[in-house]
Amino acid sequence: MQKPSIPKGTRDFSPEEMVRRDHIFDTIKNVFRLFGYQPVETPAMENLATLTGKYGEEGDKLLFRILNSGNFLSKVSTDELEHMPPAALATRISEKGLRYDLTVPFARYVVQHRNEITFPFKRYQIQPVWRADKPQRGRYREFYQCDADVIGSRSMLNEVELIQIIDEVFARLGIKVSVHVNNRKILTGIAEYIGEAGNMMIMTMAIDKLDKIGLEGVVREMRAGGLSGEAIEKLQPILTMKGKLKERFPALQEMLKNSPTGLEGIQDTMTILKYLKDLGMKARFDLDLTLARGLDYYTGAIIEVLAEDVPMGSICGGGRYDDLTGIFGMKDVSGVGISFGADRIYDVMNEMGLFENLGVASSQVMFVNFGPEEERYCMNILQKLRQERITAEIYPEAAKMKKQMTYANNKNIPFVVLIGSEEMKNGRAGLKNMKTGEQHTIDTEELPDEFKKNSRAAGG
RNA sequence: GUGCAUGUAGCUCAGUCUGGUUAGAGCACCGGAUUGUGGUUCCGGGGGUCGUGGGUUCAAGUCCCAUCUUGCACCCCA
Repeated sequence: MQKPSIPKGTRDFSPEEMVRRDHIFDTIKNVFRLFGYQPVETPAMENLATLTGKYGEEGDKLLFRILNSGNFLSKVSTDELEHMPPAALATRISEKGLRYDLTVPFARYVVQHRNEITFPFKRYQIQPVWRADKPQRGRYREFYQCDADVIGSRSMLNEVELIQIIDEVFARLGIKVSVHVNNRKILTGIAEYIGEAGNMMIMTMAIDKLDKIGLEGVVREMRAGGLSGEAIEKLQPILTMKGKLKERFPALQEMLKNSPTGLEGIQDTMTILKYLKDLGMKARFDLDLTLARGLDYYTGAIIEVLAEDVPMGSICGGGRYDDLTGIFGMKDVSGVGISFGADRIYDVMNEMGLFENLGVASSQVMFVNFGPEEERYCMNILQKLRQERITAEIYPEAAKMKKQMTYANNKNIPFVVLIGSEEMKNGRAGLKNMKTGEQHTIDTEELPDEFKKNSRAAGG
């Protein structure tokens, strides 16, 4: 028999890992709710027409496509099968795909349900997404995104709140982060300023890599992309611009004074950063002109969050998209959102050792099983304990004591109750503390109070 | 999609360079010391088609090729 396995880039999660993952999800969910966001879910698969063309050329390549059911070749001739380009053939034999992110399905959702929605609509969504990427550190083929989006409002207050959410989530999780903020409109303005408006994508993709490949690398890449030497020359001071925001913004405004779009981007960004400064952020935050982000649909603010202590790439990102719903037939609806990468956050926290004091979820007490009589007797006590919200279980068979004790020990169950025939007769129970090893007998009626007392003493 | 590594017990790894009896260790698991007491100790035990397929050789875990897995870099990204 072949060893069972799971597809490349996917993972199983053990109980220990689930406790930790749930901790992340719960933290994020609680903060989302705190800011008035409401949950929605969408299907794992979407029609391919919904997904294609939204993530750029690269994104399309990374879509998982689902083969049509039944005879998926019935409408394809042998000739087409042999000579059609693979991409064209793919659309003929597959009309569904796994979602690539949560933002595009959400845009589809908003358009489809527009009459039921009160705008501005603040929604959160925590679900897995799939990308046919080659897996490596911090990159999986199935991973969870935790998204919060506001749709139907152009106010920069939304950007401010989303960054506050970021700040609060990472503070609660105990990760030190830096929040990088930029604006596509500023990038557009810069492209216009250096006389390369048509090459904006090449320019932004190149400068996005500044911290990775250095200034020379960026210059090389832009030159290869067809930007003029003059333009590159003109761009350099902007890339290396340092100093306080108070100095950088006026300098930028002066440079982009002929670009209404650029000036608008600067104004928006100033508004956001001013708010954040007044509100007092726990995380470091800054204008980062080298931040570009790849997703095609961003038009305004762009946000990216990096862990300060662990190199992991972006653990949260987002931005404003002015016309994502337009593609689905609903014009002039602006949205802005962020997305937490739960799996990367997990990896960061794991490397930082932040999970160590997170116990494994398990029962607070286990009853030893001595046989049919005792079993029946204990089941009644168990029921009473559970009614008092005390997590409790009985070992399901009358196995050897050693085996039952080992089970309790391995599951980190703090208390074991022993009720044999003697105890049954006089309504008593042996109560053993697994940490200290000490044991005494008490009346079975006292058990609920005993555990409530102990759970308080244990701090939770 | 491109390049480079990697794979030996449930887990972490040694053995591969330099082919040569029956492939090892630690941890985990099971049993016993201890018939109503786990976590410490001692004793014993089960476990492996050496990722898979092919090739070279008298002989392959070891060398060669292919393939898959996992990881790293690029591309891109959470």
